Amino acid sequence: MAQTESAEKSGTRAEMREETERAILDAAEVVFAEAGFGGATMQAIADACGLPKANLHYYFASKEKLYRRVVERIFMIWLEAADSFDTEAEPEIALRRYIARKMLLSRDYRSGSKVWANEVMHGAPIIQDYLETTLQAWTETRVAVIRRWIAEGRIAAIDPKWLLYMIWATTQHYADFAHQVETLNHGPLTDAQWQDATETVCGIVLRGIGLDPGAPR
Amino acid sequence: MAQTESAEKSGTRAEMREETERAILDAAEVVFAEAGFGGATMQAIADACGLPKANLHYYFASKEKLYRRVVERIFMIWLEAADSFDTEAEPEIALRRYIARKMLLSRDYRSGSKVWANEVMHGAPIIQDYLETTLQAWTETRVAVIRRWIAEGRIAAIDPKWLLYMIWATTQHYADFAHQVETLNHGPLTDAQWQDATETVCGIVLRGIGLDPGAPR
DNA sequence: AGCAGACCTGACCAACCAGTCAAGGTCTCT
DNA sequence: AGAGACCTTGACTGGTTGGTCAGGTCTGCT
Repeated sequence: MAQTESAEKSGTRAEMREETERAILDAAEVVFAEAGFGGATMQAIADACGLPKANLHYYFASKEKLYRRVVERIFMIWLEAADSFDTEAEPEIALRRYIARKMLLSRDYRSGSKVWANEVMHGAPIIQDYLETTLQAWTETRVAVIRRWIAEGRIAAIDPKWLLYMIWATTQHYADFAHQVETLNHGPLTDAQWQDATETVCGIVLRGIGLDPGAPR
Repeated sequence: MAQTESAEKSGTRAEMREETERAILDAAEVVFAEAGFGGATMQAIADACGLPKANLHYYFASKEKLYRRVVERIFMIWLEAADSFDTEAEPEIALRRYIARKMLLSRDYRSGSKVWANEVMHGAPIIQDYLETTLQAWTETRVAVIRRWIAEGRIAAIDPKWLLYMIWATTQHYADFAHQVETLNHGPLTDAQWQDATETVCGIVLRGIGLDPGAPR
């Protein structure tokens, strides 16, 4: 009978498998984000991607393994974006680009950000090793760069950690606390508001550490 | 014999009741913060305050009612702190005091902050009305004050909402993401670090909106 | 002392959940 | 065409959870 009723056209066996796994991961990400690990049920995830529950267990051995994959995927996306913090560029450019990139992530990967926040908030039982290795390493290189800027007298003398936390916190707020933001805003942020918020965050951060934000955009 | 083996000396009936309720709420706050609503179990809360599970249901009819009380208590504490944003004071003073107060909250009420973050992140199913009434009203008065400062040319022209979000996000980060902060810091923040972080946040925010942060402290 | 009502709790239950399984369907390769 | 691997799924299960309840204990009052 033609093909599976999935909206995707059937490809090779491996392609089909990958597609199904991605569909499950997408659904799981949303459900985990909305309900947390404990509150999420395999049935809810199954419903969200229109598959029988037993089928989920064919692709992912357990709820925890599925969750781990979801978190790992988020972390990879975050890492990729983190590379936009160019250690070679001028401070204004590097910080501006990084903040803008993180704001985009908050807009486009809201669920993912929430899952990550949830995980860390609950003590990172699954991804503690990532915090201690990859994230630690990434942070250290950036801290070193910021220290260099300070030594060169280009920015104010502050502990780079507090600056990084401020950027992480502020940008992720727009994803993790989206519900609160949208309630106070009487609706989702418009494109113009996203742009304005991004520009304002860049402006406060740059001016805040003694840089000239320069012309917006 | 003497009295109940609780560490508290027995008082009147009403006092005893209040004390027990508070003990349950304290334990529940920690458990809800660590596991989320779905992941928390009444048994875990009971264990955390050394009471039989059935006893919890004597004081709080259901898990949801207990959770609601926990969240309401947090919100009250937050509201109280929010009053330190003195609408009459100079911008430097008002903002400095508010940021410092919120940093203290993050240090002293970590679990509470996490519960609140969890609740909002999951779409605020329990406290949506607070967001729409009390929080909305509080925010509007502060936005008005900040707008006045802008009109008077005292601070840079920015949308006050983004500034408030930045302050909320940054200060709460030290509670909600405490695990990540402490992992990167190889241990809890020292008193000196808390002070330095607070000062840095104040400095960046104030300078960021065109104010002179003045002398630390 | 004695009693009424507040307080406490072990044992229990119905609902729900992650995970299993066996039986049947489908695809690919020869 | 046929074999065998791969995929799908309804029905089931063992364990856990929120919540109940009957019967007990304690407290304050007369």
